[in-house]
Amino acid sequence: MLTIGSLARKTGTKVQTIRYYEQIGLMPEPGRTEGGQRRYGDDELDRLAFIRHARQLGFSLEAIRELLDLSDHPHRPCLEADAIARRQLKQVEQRLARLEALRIELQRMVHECSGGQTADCRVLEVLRDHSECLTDHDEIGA
Amino acid sequence: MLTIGSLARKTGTKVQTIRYYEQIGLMPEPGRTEGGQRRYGDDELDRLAFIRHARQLGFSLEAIRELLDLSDHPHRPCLEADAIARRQLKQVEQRLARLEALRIELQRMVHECSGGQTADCRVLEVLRDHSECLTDHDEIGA
DNA sequence: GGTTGAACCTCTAGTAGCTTGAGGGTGTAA
DNA sequence: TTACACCCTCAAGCTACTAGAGGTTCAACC
Repeated sequence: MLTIGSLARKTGTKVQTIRYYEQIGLMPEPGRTEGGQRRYGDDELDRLAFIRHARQLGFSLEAIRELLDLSDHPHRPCLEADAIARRQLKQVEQRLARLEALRIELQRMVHECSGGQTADCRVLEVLRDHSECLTDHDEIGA
Repeated sequence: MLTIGSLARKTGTKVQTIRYYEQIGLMPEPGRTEGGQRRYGDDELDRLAFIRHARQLGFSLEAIRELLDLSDHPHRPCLEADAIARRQLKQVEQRLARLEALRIELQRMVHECSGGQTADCRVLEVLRDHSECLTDHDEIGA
């Protein structure tokens, strides 16, 4: 039986995050000691590891909820899980492309900075003049 | 004189976002009509364009606040602006590296999906088994 | 058995960067 | 004058946590 603290250490999660996952129904309510402290078994450890791994891959909590649901029903077709993963892959690829464009623009800004006064600063100038911008209009929340 | 709506259209911003920027002091309080509606001039247009461009490049609102401040003082040395841009570039490069690792892992998951039942689903299996994971433990909030 | 101290508990509020909604007022063209 | 698109404020909601206050429990040591 694991305390919440050791479960946290084993999975690289913060204690509060585990309680948060329980609160939003992603983790089940665990057993408790007489004094009211949570105690976890291996099932919960696996489930939390699954969640954390999926989070590291950038899946949203909602996507993870779906994936866990699929994982609980081993005889359903796996098309859905595949679709979720493909969606995620597409998002990652889009983010990569945008970040790459940003990197190029930032690098250009930085390389051209002459180190003089802000009046001549290339960084500020580029930000001021959108016409030199390589990126599209829509990308912000990356 | 621009209404808030036309300013929004010109800069690709939402009306509410402009009011939000005003609320947190990033945009100045504009003039108003007798009826209390906001009216903007070219200075505000430039400032908002600057903000949006910087946001597209991934700068935080706090960083933008600093950049705007520097931009308002043309005779100060531009080292600070340069430092902010370099910091941003570094972050972008780190994110790129992590996203690339994620892309590889996701692609592997998706390519190995056989399209059968969830019991044999490669996507779920990979998520379950962290030992095959290529990524480090720390990355989540990307 | 008593005492310590780390780890646990609940609850509330805060973070970034907006977005949405309710409920109502304004500006302009026909 | 009437229609209606646009504007106003204020409050709450979003994701995915994180931090803190104020109090309780567990396990080890003496």
